[in-house]
Amino acid sequence: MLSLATTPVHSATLGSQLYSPWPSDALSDFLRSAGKLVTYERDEAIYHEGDASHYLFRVQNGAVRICKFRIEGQRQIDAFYLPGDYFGFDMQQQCRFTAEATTTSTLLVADVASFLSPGLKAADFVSAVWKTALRDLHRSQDHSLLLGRNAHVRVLAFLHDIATRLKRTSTIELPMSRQDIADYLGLTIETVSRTLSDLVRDGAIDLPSSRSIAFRSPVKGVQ
Amino acid sequence: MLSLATTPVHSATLGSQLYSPWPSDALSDFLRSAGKLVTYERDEAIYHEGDASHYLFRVQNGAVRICKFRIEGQRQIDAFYLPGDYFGFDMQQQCRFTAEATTTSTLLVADVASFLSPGLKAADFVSAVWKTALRDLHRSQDHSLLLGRNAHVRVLAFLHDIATRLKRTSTIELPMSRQDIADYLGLTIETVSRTLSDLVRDGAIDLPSSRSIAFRSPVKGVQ
DNA sequence: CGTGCAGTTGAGCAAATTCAACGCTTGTGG
DNA sequence: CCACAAGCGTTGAATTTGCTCAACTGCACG
Repeated sequence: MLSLATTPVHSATLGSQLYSPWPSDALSDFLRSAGKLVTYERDEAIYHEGDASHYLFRVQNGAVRICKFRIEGQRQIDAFYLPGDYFGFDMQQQCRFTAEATTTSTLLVADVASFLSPGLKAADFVSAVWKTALRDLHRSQDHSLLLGRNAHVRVLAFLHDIATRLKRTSTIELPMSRQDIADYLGLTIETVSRTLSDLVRDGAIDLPSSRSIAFRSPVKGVQ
Repeated sequence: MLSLATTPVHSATLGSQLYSPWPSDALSDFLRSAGKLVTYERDEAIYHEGDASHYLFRVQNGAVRICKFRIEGQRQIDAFYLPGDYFGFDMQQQCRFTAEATTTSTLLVADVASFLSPGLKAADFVSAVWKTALRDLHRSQDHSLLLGRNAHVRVLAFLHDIATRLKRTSTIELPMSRQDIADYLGLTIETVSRTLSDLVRDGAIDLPSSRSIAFRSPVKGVQ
C-alpha cells in the first residue's frame, strides 16, 4: 500500500504527496533505459487512430501532432507534443487520435509491457503519469478556450504557447507548417498567413523566414 | 506496494489493472459517507477561479458549468457536469475555472482532507480518480474538435452529447439556458436559437418547449 | 395587467473562408 | 548550369457564415 499523508492536504497534492514522490524525471529515466530512440520523418505516422495502444513516448526533438481526419477529408489537430513532452499515457484500448511527426523527429519509445513488467514498481510512476494527464487536460482546456477567440488572438496565443514550451523568449523556429497551425487553430492556412502578415505590420513580430518568428515584445500569455 | 500485473497488459489498463481494482462506485460510496448534500440555486457559484481548491464533488441532480470570464466580460464555458459526474479531482493549488449551477442542483460535496484522512486507503481510489481525469481529458479533446465545426454540427453534436450522458434516446430536458449553450459552443445565443429553428425545419428535432428537445431520428454521435 | 426575462426572428455587417493567382524555394533532370 | 515542376506560403477578390443590433413574442410572476 502507498503511505498516506497524515495532515490535511490539497487536492493539488494528489499527484505529489498522495502518491510516492519521485524525482520528476524518473519517468524519463525509465523510458531511457526501457525504451529506444526512433526517428520519424516529416509526416510519418507514429500510430493511427483506432490502433491498439502499445507504446509510451517521449519527444526528444522535433514535434508530433495528434489529429483526426473527417470523412470530408479535413484534418483537425488536437495537440502538438514538443521536446520533453510525454504522450501515450492517456490511452485506453484504442488510440483516439493519429500521431504523426510534423518534422523529422526523434522519440524515445517504450513498450507498455516493459512499463508494467514484474519487478518494476509501477506505483512509483503514478505521480509522473498523473502529471502528464493533468498537463494534457489543462492544455486541452486552454485549447478549447482559445478556439472561442478571433484569428488574431488565436495565432498570437499559439506563438506564445510554443515559445513558452520551447523555453524561448525572443525568437522561435516553428517545428510545423502553416497547414499544421491552421488545423490546430481551426482556421485556414490563408487566414493564418494573413494574420501573421498583420502581426508583422502591427509590429508585434518579425518574420525573418516563414518558419522563424521573432517577438518584438517579451512573450507572455493571453488572458 | 500495489500488486503488479505479470502479463503484458495494455496502457488502457493503467487505470484498472495497474492500480487496485475497485467497484466503479467506490468513489461514490466514499463521497456519500464523507460528504454531504448541498443544493445550489441557478447561477449560484460553487467555487471561483483562483480559489484554493478544497472540495471534491459529485453531481446528484441538476447541472454545473465550469467557465472563465474574459476581461471584456464574455464568458466561455469549458464543460458541463451532469448527474453522476465527479469533478474537482483535476485541480492543483488553485481552481482553474469558476463552477456554477446552471439550474437548481444538488451536489455531494466532500472535503479533500477527508479523502486523505489517516486510515483511508487513498490508493484504492486511484483507479477511480484516474478514470475521471481521463474522461475529462477525452471530453475536452472532443470539445476542441467540435469547435472546429460549423454551427449546425456543433449544436446537433451538443444535443446528442447531452442526450447520451443523460441516457436518453428520444427526448431530453435541457438543464441549461441558450446562453450557456452558446458560451459552451463558442456561438452567440442568436445563432444557437436560429440553428435549433433550422433543425426543427429540417425535421431533425422537435421543440415542444424551449428546454425540451425531441429527436426525430435515434441519437448517435457525430464523426 | 404590466414588467422583466428568455428566446426567436430579421436586416445589415464583419470576419473568415473559398477560389484563384502569384512568388519563392527546393529538388530534379537535361 | 539552367529549365522546369512541385510544394509551400502569400496576397487579392468574391462569397459565406456567423455576429451585432434591434425588434418582437411568449411566458412567469408580481
